[in-house]
Amino acid sequence: MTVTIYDVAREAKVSMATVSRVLNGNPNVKPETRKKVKDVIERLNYRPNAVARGLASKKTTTVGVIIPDISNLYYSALARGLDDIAEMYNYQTIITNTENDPEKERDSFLSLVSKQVDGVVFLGGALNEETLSDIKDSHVPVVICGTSEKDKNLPSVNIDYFEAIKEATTKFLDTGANRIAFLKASYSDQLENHIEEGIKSAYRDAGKSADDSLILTAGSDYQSGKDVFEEISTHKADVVITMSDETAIGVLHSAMDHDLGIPEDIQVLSCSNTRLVNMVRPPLSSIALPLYDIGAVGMRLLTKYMNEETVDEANVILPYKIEYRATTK
Amino acid sequence: MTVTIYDVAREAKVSMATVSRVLNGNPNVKPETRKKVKDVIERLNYRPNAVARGLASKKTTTVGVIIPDISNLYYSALARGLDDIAEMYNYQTIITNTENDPEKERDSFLSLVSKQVDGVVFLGGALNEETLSDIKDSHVPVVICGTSEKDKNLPSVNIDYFEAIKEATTKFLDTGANRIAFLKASYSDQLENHIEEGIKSAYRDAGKSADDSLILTAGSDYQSGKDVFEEISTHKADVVITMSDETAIGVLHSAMDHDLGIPEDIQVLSCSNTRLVNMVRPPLSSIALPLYDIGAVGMRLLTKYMNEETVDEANVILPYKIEYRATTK
DNA sequence: ATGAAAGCGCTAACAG
DNA sequence: CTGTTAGCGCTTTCAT
Repeated sequence: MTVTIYDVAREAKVSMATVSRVLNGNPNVKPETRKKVKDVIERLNYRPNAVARGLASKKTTTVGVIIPDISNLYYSALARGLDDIAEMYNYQTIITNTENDPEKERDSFLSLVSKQVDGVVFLGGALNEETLSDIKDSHVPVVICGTSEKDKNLPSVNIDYFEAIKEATTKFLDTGANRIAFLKASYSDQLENHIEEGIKSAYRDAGKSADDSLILTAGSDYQSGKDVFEEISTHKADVVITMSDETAIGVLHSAMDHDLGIPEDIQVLSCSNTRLVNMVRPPLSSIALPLYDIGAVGMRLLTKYMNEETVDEANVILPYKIEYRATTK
Repeated sequence: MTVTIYDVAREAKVSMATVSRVLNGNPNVKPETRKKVKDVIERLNYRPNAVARGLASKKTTTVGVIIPDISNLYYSALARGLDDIAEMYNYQTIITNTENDPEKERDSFLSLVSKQVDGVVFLGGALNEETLSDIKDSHVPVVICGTSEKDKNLPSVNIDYFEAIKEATTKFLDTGANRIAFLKASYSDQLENHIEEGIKSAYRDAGKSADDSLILTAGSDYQSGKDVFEEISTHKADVVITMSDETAIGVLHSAMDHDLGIPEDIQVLSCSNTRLVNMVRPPLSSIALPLYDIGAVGMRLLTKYMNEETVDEANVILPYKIEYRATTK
């Protein structure tokens, strides 16, 4: 029925080993033999069975990518960076979506491991203890991008959220803002704590103190941004910092609906900088993460672990930029 | 090193066959034996090797999903529908991104087949002849969602684009519009031809004739929409129909920048209805495809093929709705 | 209800 | 440079 390496060997009058060699680019094959085999492969339209190959070689040239929400532009931007580098190193990626569910995240990981992927990268997500422990005893190389876990035991790629937020906050404070709200989205406690600390540190340096009641929680979609506006308004915030662009846009629209001037009455800044920022009016100010690069560097890092190369820095910090567009003064 | 089914068998003092049986829920195992085996599995933290399993059983309980552009909300909405149903039927999905490249599309398909997936679904995309022929001789069940190929040889899930566009066009014509531009995005010739025909048919029914010069081409991103505006303007279009929401938003913003009134001077309608439509001001009118459902029905259809159930209709047409929001009169 | 044994399609020593 | 031969870890008859 399906043509196997054995069929090719028979037709080409060589052994399976030889066919295997030409398949894998092993140089120890006489050019004419190689040609003969290649011809047969073409003629029979033979395609190696990756499953059998994986079982025999214990390598699948496949890496798993675990994404919290595939329909979030933040993650898909990261994924593109990953994909490009993976392709460059001849790895295929298989993406699985966890819908922000830590249980699914764990299941996905286990499922990838049972599929014998050569490595796994987590994008965002909030790895729980079980997952962390599964990772440890799976012995599969793992890299996490755009988030981090507290012990920094896992290789990761990030920007310095603390500094980024501190810089932005300082600027807000300097230009007269005084009530800076931060909308947590429960991405990763670790990461959001860094951000909180950044804000507080900026207040401290300015000789002021941050108002904890301005730390609010909201989902990461547009509607959540709209919904949380009332609360923002109650707290008389003059600046709103959000994790996701969508949330920021929701806030923005609600503010405009309430006849607030942007950025005079209220300023908005997000921490994502996805394509969305330029697709809304007014264009959204944002901390520009190098999303593509985070993904790309993450995958590169993973290839090093998969090839057992030595890595000098497991926790990579990439530079950020703050793009002040029309939603900030 | 890694624990195998053999280790479990030894520890539980049964044969591997029995372990395999409990793994696969085979009823022919004495309850106490089953318990004994399960305990050992737990104790050793044994996880079956999916690759070995796939090789032996010739089934991988995995379906491949081929997406033209993972960062396009249109496709990710489809993907969620797919994913949910796949999970329901205990299939895992592995998503691969082709970046709108027909070559990559083909490679992805071949790669999935070599990985022995049980089925493949294509989202959008423009399957070329080679890919079509690969599909045919792969003997792997395939379903295509949100696009179609001319011979309708492949199972598919769609809406009736012809009717949808015709209905919209008729309404535009009835309410005084006269120069309806359509921006092709070279998704699928087949599909875009349906749309063209729908427009022409509406014109015909209204006793008018469509102006072919109003059929333009643009990319499917925001910037493409902005870029094509000049051309639209030259052709004095009073309605612009786009495939993607992003393109529509680009057109919208350009129009507003040129002080055109929306919808008085120019109306805009897209054919996607992703989350974006409500995230812009004014909210974008759109032909509302049941994106989630298209994905869900597509996966359900695929499960039927994979289980060799009989299907009564291979080319499913789902209902659409036209959401007239603020960018149309 | 359980075990023995033969593969699944390929890679990887090892020999020659 | 090429062939032989063991497996890889699991499923699946076929016996018992």
